[in-house]
Amino acid sequence: MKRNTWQREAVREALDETEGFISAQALHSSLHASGSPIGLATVYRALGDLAATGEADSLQSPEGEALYRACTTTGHHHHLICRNCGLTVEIAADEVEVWAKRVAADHGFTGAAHVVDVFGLCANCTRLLTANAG
Amino acid sequence: MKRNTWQREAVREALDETEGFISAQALHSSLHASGSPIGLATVYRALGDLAATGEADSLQSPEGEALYRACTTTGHHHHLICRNCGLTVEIAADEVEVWAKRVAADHGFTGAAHVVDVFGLCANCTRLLTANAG
DNA sequence: CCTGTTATTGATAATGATTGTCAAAACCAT
DNA sequence: ATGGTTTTGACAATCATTATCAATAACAGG
Repeated sequence: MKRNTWQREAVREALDETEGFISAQALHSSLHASGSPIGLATVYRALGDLAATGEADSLQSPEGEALYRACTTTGHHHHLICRNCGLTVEIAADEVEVWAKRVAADHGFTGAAHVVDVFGLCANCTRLLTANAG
Repeated sequence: MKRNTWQREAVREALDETEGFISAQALHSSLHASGSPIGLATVYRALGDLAATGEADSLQSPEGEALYRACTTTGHHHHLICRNCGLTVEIAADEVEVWAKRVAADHGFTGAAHVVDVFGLCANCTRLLTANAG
């Protein structure tokens, strides 16, 4: 049976309070900084469970790290992620859904799933960086 | 100055002969199986260079491994990948390009890049699997 | 072809994220 | 409170990748 522990709660809360995506390591550090004595392995397990039950989103950073994010939207959606500050916007992408299905069908593929994530610089970071680069 | 070595050539050839995406480790194994004494570190370096010069595509597998694929198309494109047999089709996706740019712009993002890959079952595998599942 | 310079190689150590291990502790039903 | 079972957490193990660095080989010039 699945038991309820404060560690599990702590991870869920910490994830809820996080704006964008965060790695397991970073979340663990954050929890420690807040005074929680939670173990690293436990954070990994909790995040894995959360992702498995659909309560959290997970994706791979370009460096190969697994990143997690609290996910209230139960439906399918995609992400717009600032590559500088990590700000993440959830986006619905009906257009892309349709396109993906059509492309798959055109090539005889079935059961199409897709990975669609857009990386860029958010308005804020764009301003900051162009100010220096200009 | 950039020098020409048989190792570099071997990696390029092995990648060319590979149908879908392959990991650095797997490519190294494959080369060894073919009798090449090439070192693992060299395979990593060669693949990194190939990806850097645009001669190879790279993406992250769900397990966090980096996968590479020979890429003749110099332009930007995406992939339709069979999750059963690994067959990969390169697809142009003007529609998605436009969509990604628009979504990014709508949220004030600039310098939008995107990861768009479609996974599914190719016609062949669909037939094989539905025959058993039906 | 021979020689020197220097990029490249490759064995191995190092790194860094993640998972496995397993005894001790915590949780929940009784 | 007690017992049975899950969960925890410190640490070892694993796995992909990168750094190290002496030895090697590629290329230019003679």
